[in-house]
Amino acid sequence: MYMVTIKDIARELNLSYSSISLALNDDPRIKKETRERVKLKAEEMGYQRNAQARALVMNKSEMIGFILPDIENPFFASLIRGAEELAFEKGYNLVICNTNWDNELEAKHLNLVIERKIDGILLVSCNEPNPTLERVLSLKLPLVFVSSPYPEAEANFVGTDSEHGGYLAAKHLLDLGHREFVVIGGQFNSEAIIQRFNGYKRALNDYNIILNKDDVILGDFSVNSGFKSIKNLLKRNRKFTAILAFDDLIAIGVLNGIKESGLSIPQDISVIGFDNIEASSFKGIDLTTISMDKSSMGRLAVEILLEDLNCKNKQCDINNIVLDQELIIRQSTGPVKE
Amino acid sequence: MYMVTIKDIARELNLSYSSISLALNDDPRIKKETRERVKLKAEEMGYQRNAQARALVMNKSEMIGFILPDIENPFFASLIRGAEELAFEKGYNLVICNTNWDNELEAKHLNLVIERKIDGILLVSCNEPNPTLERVLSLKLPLVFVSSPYPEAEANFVGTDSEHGGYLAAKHLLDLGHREFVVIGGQFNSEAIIQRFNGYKRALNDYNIILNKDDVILGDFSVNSGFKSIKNLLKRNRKFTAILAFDDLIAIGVLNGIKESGLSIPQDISVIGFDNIEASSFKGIDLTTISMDKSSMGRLAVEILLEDLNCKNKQCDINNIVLDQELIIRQSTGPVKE
DNA sequence: CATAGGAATTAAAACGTTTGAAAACGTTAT
DNA sequence: ATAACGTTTTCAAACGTTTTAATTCCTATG
Repeated sequence: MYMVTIKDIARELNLSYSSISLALNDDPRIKKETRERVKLKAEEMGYQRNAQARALVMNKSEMIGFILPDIENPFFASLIRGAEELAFEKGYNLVICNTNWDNELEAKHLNLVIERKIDGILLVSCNEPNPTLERVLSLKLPLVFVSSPYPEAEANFVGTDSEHGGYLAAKHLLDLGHREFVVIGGQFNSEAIIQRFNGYKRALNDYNIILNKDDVILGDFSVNSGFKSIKNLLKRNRKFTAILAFDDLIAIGVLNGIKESGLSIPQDISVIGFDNIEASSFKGIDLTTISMDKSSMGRLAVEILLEDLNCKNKQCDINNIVLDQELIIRQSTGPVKE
Repeated sequence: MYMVTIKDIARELNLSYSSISLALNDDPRIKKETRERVKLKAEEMGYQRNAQARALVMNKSEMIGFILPDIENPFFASLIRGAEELAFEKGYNLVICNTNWDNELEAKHLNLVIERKIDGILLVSCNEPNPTLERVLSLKLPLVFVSSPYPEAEANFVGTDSEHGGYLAAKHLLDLGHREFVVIGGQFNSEAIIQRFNGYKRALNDYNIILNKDDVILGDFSVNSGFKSIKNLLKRNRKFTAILAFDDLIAIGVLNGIKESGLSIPQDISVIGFDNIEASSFKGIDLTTISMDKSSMGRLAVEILLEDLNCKNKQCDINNIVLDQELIIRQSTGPVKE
C-alpha cells in the first residue's frame, strides 16, 4: 500500500528530488547517464508517479468527462466506445456520468467533474434551461456538445443534421405512399430530438399533412416505452399506416407490440427508427432506420476537445462537425396497402 | 477560466485560509456565524473546491476505475450502468477503461489508473498471466473482480456461478432430447468463460457426450463472429441439432446465420445464449438464455469496493458475492426432431 | 485586577510533483 | 592561478487543499 515517491528515489541515489523529476521526464539538463540510472532505480523500486500531484502543479489532469443520458442505450454506448478509444490513445482517461435524461443530474455531474479539475467535457445535453451549464459556457471551460447541439450557442459540436435526418425518415415513408402517421417518442428533451421532429414536419408539410396533438405519443427512449405506446394506440382504433419512432429502441418496442397484436410488418404498418443501432440489423428485427457513424462521432468529439485544450491561451475557433447520415431500408417499411 | 480558491475567499473576508477550509467543511471549531459568512461568500464568488488538491492531501480521489473488455457489449453496459449509479450516489466518479479483451491493454489501463490515484478498481479481467495484475494484488490495492473471478486468488468477487450457469444451459438442451452439440465462442480469455464451458461439459458428461475439438468453434464475442462461425459450420455438412453459444451476442449472430440459410429455429436447430441481454427478449429474436441481474452486479461491485475502502487500515475480510441465475426459455430452443 | 479557561482563529507543515533560477562543478583558455 | 564558460545538479517556490498544534482573544471567576 505504501507508494514509492520521487523523494524515496532521491534518497536512495543521493540526488535531489528535482533531479529525479527532471530525469524521469527525460529533461536534457540531466546527464544522460544519470537519467538512465534514475529510471532504472525507479523501475526497480516500483515507482509510479502520482498523477494527482502532477495535475495540481501542471494544472491539467489528463482526464475528460463524458456526460450523457443513458449508458445502456446502444447509441450512447457506441459514442463512448469511440471516445474512450481515442482518449486513451492520447493518454487521457474518460470519466463517464449518466444523467438519466435528468436536467438536475446533468447539472450535478457538471459541477462534480469541474471540481475534479477534469480538463474538458463531452456533453450530450438534455438542453433544458440550466444555469450550471450557462456558467460552464461563460467560464469557457473546454466543452464539446455531442450528438445534440446547444441552441444558439457558440460552442463546439459534433453530430448530425437531425432536421435533415428526420426529413429523410419521413420522406421515405411518404415516398412509399403513406399519408397517415403516428409519431412515437421519447420526450423533447434534447435539441437533436426537437430538430428531428422538425424534419418530420417539414417532410409531411410537403404533402400538406399536419401532425396534431394525438398523432404524437411521448414516453421515454426505451423498448418498453415504445411497446406500451403502440399497445395503447392499437386499443383505440385510430387509423394510421406508418410509425415514426424517435429512435431505434422505441421502434423495436413498437415492432414487438405490433407483432404481438398479430399484425404484420410492413403489410399492415410500416415502422421507421433512428440511429441504426446494431439490434436493428438483426434478422427478425430488420428495422428501417437512419444510420450514422457513432463511434466516429465519439472519436471526433475527443479530437476537437483535445484541439481546444491545446490552444488554451490563443483564442481558438469553434468546431462544428456534421457527420453524414443515411437511410437504411430494411423490412420494417413497405408500400402502403391500397 | 480563472478559478477562485480558498485563498481568494480568505483575502476577501480577512480571514486565514485555514479558517476558510474549516468553515467550508462545517467544522464546529469555527463559529457558526463565521461559517455561514464564509459559505455565502464562497457561493457568491463562485468558488468550487479543487478536488485534485484535496485528493493529494487526503490521499483519496473519490474516483473508481472500471476496467472491462467491451463497453459496447450490452452485458457490460448494464454493469457500468449499475456501478455508475451507486458510485455517484456515494459521491464517487467512475473512470471507464476498455480493454478490448486484450491483456496488454488491461495492464496498461491498470497502471494508468493507479498513477491517477484512483481509490479502487473494478475489474472484468481477461485473466491471462499478467504481472501487472499480480503486482496490484500484492500491493493490496482495493479491487473487485466483477463477473469473472480470479483463479485461486484471495480477492473480492461479484458475479455468478458460471459453471452452474453453463450446466443449466446444456442441461436444458439435453432435457429437450438434444445429443449432438456444437459450442460457438468467444475465446477462453476469462475465467468466467472457462467455467461456463466446464459447466457445459459436466452436463454433457452426464449423458456420456464428449466434446472434441471441432465441436468447439472459437471467434470473438460479437454478433458478427457468431454469424461467421455458423455460416462456416453449415457449409461443411456436419450433423448437430443444438448450439451452445458463449453469450447472447454470439447466439444472435448464430440465429441470423441460420435464418439466412433458410433453416428454422428451433425445428432444425436449437440455440441457447448466455447473459440475457435486452435484445434477446425482442420479438423476432426470442433467444433462450441464462439470465442474471446485471445492474445489481454493477451496484454490488461498487458496494463491496466501498466497504473495502472504508476499512482501509484494519484487515478487512474478502467478499465473495454470487448472484442467482435463471434459465429463460424462449423460442430459440425446442425438442429435438425425431 | 489578575488570570484561568474556553472559544475562535491562525500558523505552518504536509501531500508529491514541476520548474525557473541559482549554485556547484569541471574544463579549458588566458 | 584565475577567468570564463558549459554542463550538471540543487534550491525553493508553487499548485490548493487539510489538519494539528499553537496563538489570540474573550469572558467569567476568584
